[in-house]
Amino acid sequence: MQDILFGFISKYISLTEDEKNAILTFDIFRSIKKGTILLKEGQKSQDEYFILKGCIRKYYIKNGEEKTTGFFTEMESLIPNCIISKAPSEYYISCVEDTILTITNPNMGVEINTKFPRFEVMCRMFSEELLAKEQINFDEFKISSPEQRYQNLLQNRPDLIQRVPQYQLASYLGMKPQSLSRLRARILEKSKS
Amino acid sequence: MQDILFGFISKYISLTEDEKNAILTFDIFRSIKKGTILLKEGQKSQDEYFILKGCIRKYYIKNGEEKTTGFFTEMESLIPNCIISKAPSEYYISCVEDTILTITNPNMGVEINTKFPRFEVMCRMFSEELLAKEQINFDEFKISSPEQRYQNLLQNRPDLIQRVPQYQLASYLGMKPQSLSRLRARILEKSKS
DNA sequence: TTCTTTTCTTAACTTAAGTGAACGAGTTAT
DNA sequence: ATAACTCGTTCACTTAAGTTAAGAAAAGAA
Repeated sequence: MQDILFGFISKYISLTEDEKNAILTFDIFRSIKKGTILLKEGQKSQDEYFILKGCIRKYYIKNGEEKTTGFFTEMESLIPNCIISKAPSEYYISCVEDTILTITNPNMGVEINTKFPRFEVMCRMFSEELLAKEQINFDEFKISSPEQRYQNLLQNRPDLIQRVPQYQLASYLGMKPQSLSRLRARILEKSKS
Repeated sequence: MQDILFGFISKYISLTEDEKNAILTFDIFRSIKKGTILLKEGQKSQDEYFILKGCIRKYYIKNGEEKTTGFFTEMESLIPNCIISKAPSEYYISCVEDTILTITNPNMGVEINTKFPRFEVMCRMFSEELLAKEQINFDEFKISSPEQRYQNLLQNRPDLIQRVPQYQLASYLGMKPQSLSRLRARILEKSKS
């Protein structure tokens, strides 16, 4: 489990044994049951998540409807907005599957960064990379039709379509479940002829 | 001009005179004419932009059509994706208005970060903040209808609607210019009755 | 100014997404 | 085993966005 985490970090900087031990000082690994809600609207949590195995989901509830805006799977991390904005969370986070993840908080980051300044560099790189990915995803979403978005998802994250309920995928793609269902039927029809 | 830049930086860390001078060592301020293209699809530029005055626009060209995905105005910065991905740019950047901005590159960052490690902290904070904003914007886009998106824009960036051509706004809102025009007429009609 | 080009609007028609309701398959609970 | 729920699909209908085309309005160039 630790190897997964350190393998991930090694993409950015190489850690010494000292540094690894400093991280392991904290008790960060958690095993969470499917369906568990990690964060609720209105809460002011400090928890940051990094997924080792499984899948978590970010969603809003607007006029009684769930609106899913993100899925996070193996080797992805989710830093809830409420940490940075210092305001109550506007969304929920829950586990789509049984999930193994790390739960960390900014204070631990500060502590480690003070001892090992190279960590700061890694955090910056990581954050920049996430930002770049997020921008590209957003751009692609904007310039695509709902059908193209579904096709893109098929290309880029085919696993999601298997492991996630379709009504959650629908709002992730910016449409209603019925529309997604119809759209899928339409695509199937096309591919036949 | 420098004051605008340093005022912006002071939101993150307070700079000493030494640090300010280190920044001014580089010749970073530029005045750009409306319509100038700063980055083209296929180029591998290292330039990062921070807008002091004016407005620049990020857009793709897909089957001959411009698809605008971002506007950047006073006190906003644009770090082209091609810097982080190290691949040729997939989009264009051009000036919507006569614009004053700083042009920097990662090498300058490295140089300054080496001399003044506190800079690294600022970069990380800045990057995290941008990421948080981008995520919220993306979420809001996903969970909104085209009409709601336009209303949101009216609320959050009313200036854009004034200073940017409507056909560029349209793709920024994920629709065709004709639809935006119609939608505006619809809203006007509603507000009358 | 006048001419040209760009941008915005309108309209008629097509296509796709939203809505509300019903049905069936699969799950969970009792 | 049966009832209750959840989830996905389908259908008929409504609403809004895409498309194509034409013309008005505004901006820019000569």
